[in-house]
Amino acid sequence: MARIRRNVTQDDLEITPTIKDVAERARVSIATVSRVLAGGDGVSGELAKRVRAAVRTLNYHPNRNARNLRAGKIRTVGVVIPNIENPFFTSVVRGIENALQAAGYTLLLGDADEDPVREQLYLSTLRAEGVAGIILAPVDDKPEGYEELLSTRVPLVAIDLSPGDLSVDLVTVANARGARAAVRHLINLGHTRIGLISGPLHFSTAQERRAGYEQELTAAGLPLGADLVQLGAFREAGGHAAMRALLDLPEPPTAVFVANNLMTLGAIKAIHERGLRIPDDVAIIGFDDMPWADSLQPPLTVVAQPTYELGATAARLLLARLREPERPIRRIVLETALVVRSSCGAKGPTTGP
Amino acid sequence: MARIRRNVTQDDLEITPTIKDVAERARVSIATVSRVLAGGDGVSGELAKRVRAAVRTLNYHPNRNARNLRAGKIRTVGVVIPNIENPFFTSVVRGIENALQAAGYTLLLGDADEDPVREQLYLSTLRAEGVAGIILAPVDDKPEGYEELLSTRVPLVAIDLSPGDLSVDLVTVANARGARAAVRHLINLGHTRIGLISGPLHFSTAQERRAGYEQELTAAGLPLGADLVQLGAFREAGGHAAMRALLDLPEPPTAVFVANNLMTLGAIKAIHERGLRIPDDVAIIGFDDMPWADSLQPPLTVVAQPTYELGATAARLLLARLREPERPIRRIVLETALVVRSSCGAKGPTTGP
DNA sequence: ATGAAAGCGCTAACAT
DNA sequence: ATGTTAGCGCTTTCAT
Repeated sequence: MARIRRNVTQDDLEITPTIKDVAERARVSIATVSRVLAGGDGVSGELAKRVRAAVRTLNYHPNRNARNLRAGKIRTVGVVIPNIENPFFTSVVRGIENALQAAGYTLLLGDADEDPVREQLYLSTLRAEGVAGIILAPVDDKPEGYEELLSTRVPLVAIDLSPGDLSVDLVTVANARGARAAVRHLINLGHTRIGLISGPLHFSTAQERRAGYEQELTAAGLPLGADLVQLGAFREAGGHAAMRALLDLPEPPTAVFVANNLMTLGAIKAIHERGLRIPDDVAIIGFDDMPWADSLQPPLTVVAQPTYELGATAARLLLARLREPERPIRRIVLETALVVRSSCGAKGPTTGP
Repeated sequence: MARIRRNVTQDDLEITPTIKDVAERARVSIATVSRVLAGGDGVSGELAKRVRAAVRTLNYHPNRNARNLRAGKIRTVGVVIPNIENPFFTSVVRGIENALQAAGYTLLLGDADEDPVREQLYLSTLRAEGVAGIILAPVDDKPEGYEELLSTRVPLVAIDLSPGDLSVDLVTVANARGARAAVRHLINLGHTRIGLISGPLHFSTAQERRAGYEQELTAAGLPLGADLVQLGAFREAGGHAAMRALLDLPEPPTAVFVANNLMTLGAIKAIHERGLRIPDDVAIIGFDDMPWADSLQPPLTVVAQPTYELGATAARLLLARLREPERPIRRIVLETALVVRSSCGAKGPTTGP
């Protein structure tokens, strides 16, 4: 391994140069190189210049592993999402990414593919990898599996929901308030028979959205029909089946609020399959915006979550905890926004009674 | 969880345990621990057992940095895509991810957000990070910027297109053949005035798709009208503008082939805005499938790219090159598939004349 | 201002 | 079968 070389030989181009190579070439010690790389404090201009020249000719990049090993810390954070094909999460990731990048951190992304096992696998890989912290949008809302993670005291922030209501930093949206806005929009448009397609109720988000739906109905003096609430998995198929059930009712709803983006897609399909028109026969409003929501026919009215902000906020929360590990746990709740397009028949935002 | 312990102190829980801690606890040398971790060859069952017990109680995870540093290599590969919100790429990423995970590699994902500058930034971060290799779906089809990357000899495989036709491992699809299948479907349905909404022609993919369109028209003895071909950026807005231009023609096409998923969305919107119906007034067929393509109204007929396979293949190509750096450059071309839904008015796959 | 040297946690070659 | 030890590339005292 003792490579005796004079100048830049063929080898140098093949082998990744180390700090030692740079030091030799600049005729200084490796300590000096390190100092220049760190910012150059306490190094004479002369030497600094030689070092920088050597770095350039050798095309030297510090070995991040060695650096991290030595420094005992890592500028990488792990992000685990349930489903990379759900635009909600990709947009969240973009938000995280930008905030993190600005702070000099790199992002390691894992897609659990809706599988709790894969999620756990990623989580432990990430820990083995020694990431500085983890941002997690949980696949499931059960505390098991997450408890152990928490006990390791890895800086962790949850997005969307805190599994089993565990005590972690959390960024979420005002689900109930968003749901109320959706239902209110429908009521303002004159609907009195409003259906709900909800996600599984062990998800706190599903619960909150249903609560909002019920609150708004009650506030308007409208009755709550148990038959008007259909549950399904937070997937397209779930929305499809739920909508069919609603349409099969002796007296179907004239409007439906769907509590998740993918389910909304399924619901729309079910409506079209029946040869019904939106919004004339059934008005529909979704939760979560999608990039193509206004390419749907008709363009979809939704309660939009501030996805990008959700991600950026989570990243900032993590960064803050990294800086100050003992700071109190925080829960940040972001507001939703009603985006009126035409699937409810309204021309613009409606105003209350 | 109520483990009454003397040996494991408070500190042990706070500090991440190292191989040394495990060794002490198991009363063996660190070498023995390392051996057990590596598979346990040449270690007596007795000691191996003690080591495993210690690993478990301490919840020990090997430090990946140290491992990589020592091994001189890294089991991480970087992936850079142009746009994480485009379902084409997310699906590709899923394919990459699964193939890589099976081989014990972790994935570092960068989203260039359609910005060549950000893409370069990611590329150099990745190199500094010392990734084993890079999988790149280029933002642009110009060789500048990529040439330098290539010269560093990082194992690299391109997806979708090879920028500026640089000589790298590449996985792509049979664009021309896919385009021909699309146009043939339209011709079989009786259309003779078929428009094309194409991407910028400096993209090889756009060129190939246009070539396929022209070939098929010619093969069917149909004339090529220059006015029937509209160019636009590979985005929704591009498709929207192009479709409007087509519709503004004195004699608009009765069917349109759109060469990219996002553009198709824009095109559909333009058609609806004009109050036209699909497929009665205008038939439309897209390139690239989308998860929600059959939630569109009407469900969209497309030429689907095997996105997941595209990713998986790219990963395998990279893995192969990692194993054998000097192997000849490969280009793998995957076939597309016609997915008939109802936006062209067909009930099922059409057969040729 | 500069350099020598001690590790960070791990693996593998070398002893025993 | 087990332990001892020499680094991997880097940062950071501690000398000079």
